[in-house]
Amino acid sequence: MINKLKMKTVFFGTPDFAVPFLKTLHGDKDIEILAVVCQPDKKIGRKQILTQSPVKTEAAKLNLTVLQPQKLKNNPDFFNLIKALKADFFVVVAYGKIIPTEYLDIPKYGAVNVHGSLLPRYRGASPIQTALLNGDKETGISFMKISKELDTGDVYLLKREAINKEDNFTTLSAKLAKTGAVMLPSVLKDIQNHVLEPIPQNDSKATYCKKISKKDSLLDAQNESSENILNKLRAYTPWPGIYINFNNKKIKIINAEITNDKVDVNPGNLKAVNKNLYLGTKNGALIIYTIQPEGKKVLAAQDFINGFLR
RNA sequence: CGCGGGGUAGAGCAGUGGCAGCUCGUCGGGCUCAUAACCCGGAGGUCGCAGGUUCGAAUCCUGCCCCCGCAA
Repeated sequence: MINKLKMKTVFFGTPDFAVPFLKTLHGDKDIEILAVVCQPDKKIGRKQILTQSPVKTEAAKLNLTVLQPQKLKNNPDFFNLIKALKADFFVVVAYGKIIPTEYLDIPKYGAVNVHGSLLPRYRGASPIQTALLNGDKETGISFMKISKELDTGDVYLLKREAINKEDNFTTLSAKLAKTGAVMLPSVLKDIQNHVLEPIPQNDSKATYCKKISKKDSLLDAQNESSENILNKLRAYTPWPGIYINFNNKKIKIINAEITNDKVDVNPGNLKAVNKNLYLGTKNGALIIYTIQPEGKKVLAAQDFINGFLR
């Protein structure tokens, strides 16, 4: 029979990546969003201003109920609140915390997670960055049923996405989010109608990725290859960025490319040649286009040469 | 009151009590087959704002505004 009732969902998500998914869910006539759950507002930035997450901002714009529990586990009030909504689906996109097991049985058709890799590849916290870091030519989006252990759930659907040379974290995650978001409503419907069946992952082929930390952003330029540094630049832009030490100051590299120019520059050093700025690496050099010294604004390479390399 | 760096010519920087400088750009001229190269010359700054100290302040003191790095 045709179900005239709307599919009732609760959306869990926090950062920019989750926003397109929220939008397409909201835009679908057959889907009703009962509530949006995201991380509590955090103090952010130099002045420690309390800032709300992108998902919260979007949800407010769409006039949706926003819930921001400090924790899910051992929080009976919140558990009962969510349970009382009688949702058909939970949709979890980069929520930021693990959904405790007891929540997973609440929705009629289960909790669906969107993961930014082709599972079982890159289970864990930084799938998109890790694909870039490894210089992969392809990655994708996985729709899976959430299970007890992180990113091990049965997979409903994989969608491949090419990685271009120019892609960095910002562009790639936007592409993946867009692709996934467009598919999301039909994926939910297909799950509900048993068109899509969950398929267990091949655990023996699983790979894992770590949470990225600030420490990852300091380059050891003299011992790293140009390719490796460039992949880091792509993966760690805009956060946490990559930097080198120069005159006891951190210098962030904002934009660079591998060069075949024959340049005489020592590994780990910056040097200006013919109005170009080069960073020596283990196996060659990168040409640097934009750079930011600690405490300064972002500078074009030429400006940096004028002021700092004299 | 989280920690820290900074605001000087169009751009990037130096200058910590005594005539405001460097590199790039820009303008004019020269060299060149030619040039982002090279040579010669010029223009362009109330040194973030306000007050104070001083014979004299970009520089020292006080208040304010703005930008940025870290941490979260």
